[in-house]
Amino acid sequence: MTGYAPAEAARRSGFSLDTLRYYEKIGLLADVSRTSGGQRIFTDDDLGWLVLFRCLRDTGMPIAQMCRYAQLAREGEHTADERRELLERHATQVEEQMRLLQRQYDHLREKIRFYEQQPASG
Amino acid sequence: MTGYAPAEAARRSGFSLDTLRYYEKIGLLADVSRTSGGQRIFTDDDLGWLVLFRCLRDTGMPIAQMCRYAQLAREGEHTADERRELLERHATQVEEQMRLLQRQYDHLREKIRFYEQQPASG
DNA sequence: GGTTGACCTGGAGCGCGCTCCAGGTTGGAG
DNA sequence: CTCCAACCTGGAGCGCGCTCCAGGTCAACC
Repeated sequence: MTGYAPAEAARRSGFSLDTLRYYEKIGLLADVSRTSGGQRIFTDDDLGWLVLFRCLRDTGMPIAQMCRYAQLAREGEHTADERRELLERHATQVEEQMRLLQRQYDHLREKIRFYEQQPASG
Repeated sequence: MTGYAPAEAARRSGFSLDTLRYYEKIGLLADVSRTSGGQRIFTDDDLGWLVLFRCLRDTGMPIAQMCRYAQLAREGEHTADERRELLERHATQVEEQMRLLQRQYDHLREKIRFYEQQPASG
């Protein structure tokens, strides 16, 4: 159970210091331990959560939904099914997102190809 | 050169009426023609632009950059190279975006798989 | 010619996800 | 013991991309 200073946690998670504080403030990241003086110490467990949050944010999950997930996890093992379903639904949405992105990327590439052939039009 | 009423243009482009007006207000969509009474009539050409904007937005291009592209197009054919480069750079960013999305999707799927095997942990 | 629904304008407001600030405290290095 | 960079708090502010509103106009249909 190594402890990380805020700057180190920020570096490792890719979130800014302000964002880490914000996540704690809104209850997404709970019970971050402190020194006697009140400064935060992030554990490997906290880092694990941050990695998950990074994954979910990068795939477009709204913060409110991540809060719900984190809340369920805090409630204990009996919420495991609900958590799995939440992730499953999200994964399905991500698949749709990927298909759309691919489709629009293809359009974009076609547009560029068009430019390369005949240098005209908008 | 068929004309479309605002509601029809909205339906075909997938943008809301307010968004169409907003795009015109900020100069993204220029010179939308009007009836004598001042109501908008969208042409096929306008629709073509909207389809492009939809593509660029869906792939995450900021509005400011789309404005720049549209401005260049209005300036004439001598900006064709610059426009092509703008799209090319964007396409490269989209590729990176797709790679990240795929990677995080894989993580997500692995997390779900973990839930299905042993129903424990956050 | 009256009705009604679609449309107009300028400008305010919103939801999200941070980001920044002031003013103060902590704690490790020298 | 002193210094100073890193940290703390509560709360305001921001950038983006719309979205909504009030109060009025237009135009197609009966």
